[in-house]
Amino acid sequence: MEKIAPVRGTRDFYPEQMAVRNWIMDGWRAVSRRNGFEEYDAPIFEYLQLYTQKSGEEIVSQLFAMQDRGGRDLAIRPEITPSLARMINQQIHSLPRPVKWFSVPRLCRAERPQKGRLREFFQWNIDIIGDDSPLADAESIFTAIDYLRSVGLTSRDVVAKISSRSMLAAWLQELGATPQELDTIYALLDKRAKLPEETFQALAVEKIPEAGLRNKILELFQIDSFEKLKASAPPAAQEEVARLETLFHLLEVMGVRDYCTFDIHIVRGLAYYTGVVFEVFDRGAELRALCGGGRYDNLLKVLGGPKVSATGFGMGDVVLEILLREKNLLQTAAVPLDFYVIDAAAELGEQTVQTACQLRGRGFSAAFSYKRLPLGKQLKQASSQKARFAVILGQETIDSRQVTIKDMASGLQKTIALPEFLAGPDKVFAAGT
RNA sequence: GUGGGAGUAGCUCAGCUGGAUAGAGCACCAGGUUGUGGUCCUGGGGGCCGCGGGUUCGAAUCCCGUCUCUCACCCCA
Repeated sequence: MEKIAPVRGTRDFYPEQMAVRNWIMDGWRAVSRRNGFEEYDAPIFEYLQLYTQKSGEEIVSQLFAMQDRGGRDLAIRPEITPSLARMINQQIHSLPRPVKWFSVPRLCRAERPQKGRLREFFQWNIDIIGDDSPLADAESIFTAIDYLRSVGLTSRDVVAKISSRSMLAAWLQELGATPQELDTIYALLDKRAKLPEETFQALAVEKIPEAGLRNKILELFQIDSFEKLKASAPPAAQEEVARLETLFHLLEVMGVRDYCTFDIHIVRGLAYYTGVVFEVFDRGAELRALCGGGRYDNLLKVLGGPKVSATGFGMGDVVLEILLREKNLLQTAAVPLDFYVIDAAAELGEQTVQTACQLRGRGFSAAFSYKRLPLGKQLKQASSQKARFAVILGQETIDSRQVTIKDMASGLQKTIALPEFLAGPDKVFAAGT
């Protein structure tokens, strides 16, 4: 028979990788909860229309679509925000606002895999729905940074680049751009940091043929600090600039201002974002964005609900893991074995199994050998299974119901009565005993 | 979808310009060691050399195709 390979762009999670994944996700969940978010989930597939209605028909080539036996067009979820919007819309009138929810969905996208991008991955999402104040945006950004900080990434390692689409829109229209031109200009802006200056200029000429408007826009693109932005903003954009200023002030109050910077280049692709947008990068700018998000005040309406404002972000596991590995900050959620129970005499085999199971019944993890082996071999197994203690049943068990407990790290051992051990398995090596 | 690089043991790789039963380290299994593990020593299992075709007396090695991985472009919700 032929060996079947894993599907392109997918990963197998052997226990070692699974421990890493669990550690990352445990961190996401813990930080979500301490910031006041509740967990939700949605189906792993949805009607294809949920995505086309939000993103247009082009999206179909970038996701895994299928038909069920009834001919319904379905798709494996490439993101969870549309599902969230669907769920919120269904209960919009009974949910207390703001809704603060998070999820850690498994997502699939039919893209060509490359560094930091796979076809199947996990993405931490948090969203705040039903509040349009800068406080909600600030708390969203804070939550992302709160996690990154919790795993040891400092403001020298990562940076949250923040801008505002509504601010840009107001400013660009003041300069003479039409609302229809905005998306083109956003795409151009998005390219600026990625292209050589010459190529960029050529692209600018192509996208904005009219020289007067183009020059004014290119001048706007030159703004590289919030101070300059504030100083040169036209009256029509002042209100949005003030919102950004409030946001930066709140991030200062929250204690994460050093992680944040204004960057006019952040526009977030062809997304549904309407206001504040942000992306978190490694300071070395070697990797793709770690995290991206912003305000999307129209999505619920686009998906058949009322106009309700929302803000949030997504953080994928792939780039995050690469960066944490590079910075030597990766840990694992591996669970150590508490006890490895050993029989030093053949006739104690059943009692060994019984003792292990009694330990399990008291909430400890315990293992034993399936094969009758010499004591040395069993200790070797205890060692390779990373047991903290070995519990040896031997002649002393037969003679006087005593067992020997060996601390595998120090090699120290004590012999005590079996009932006493079972009464407090974790107390044998506690201080003072 | 477009282009570059790479495919030899579970992993990391060696195998020079074609030459005999394809190797090393790590990992795994067993023994040395029937009441004391990690170290050490010895042995063992494991390979259609990605796949298909071609050149040749002879191909892991050269040529063509194909698949997969990877990096970049497009895109990036």
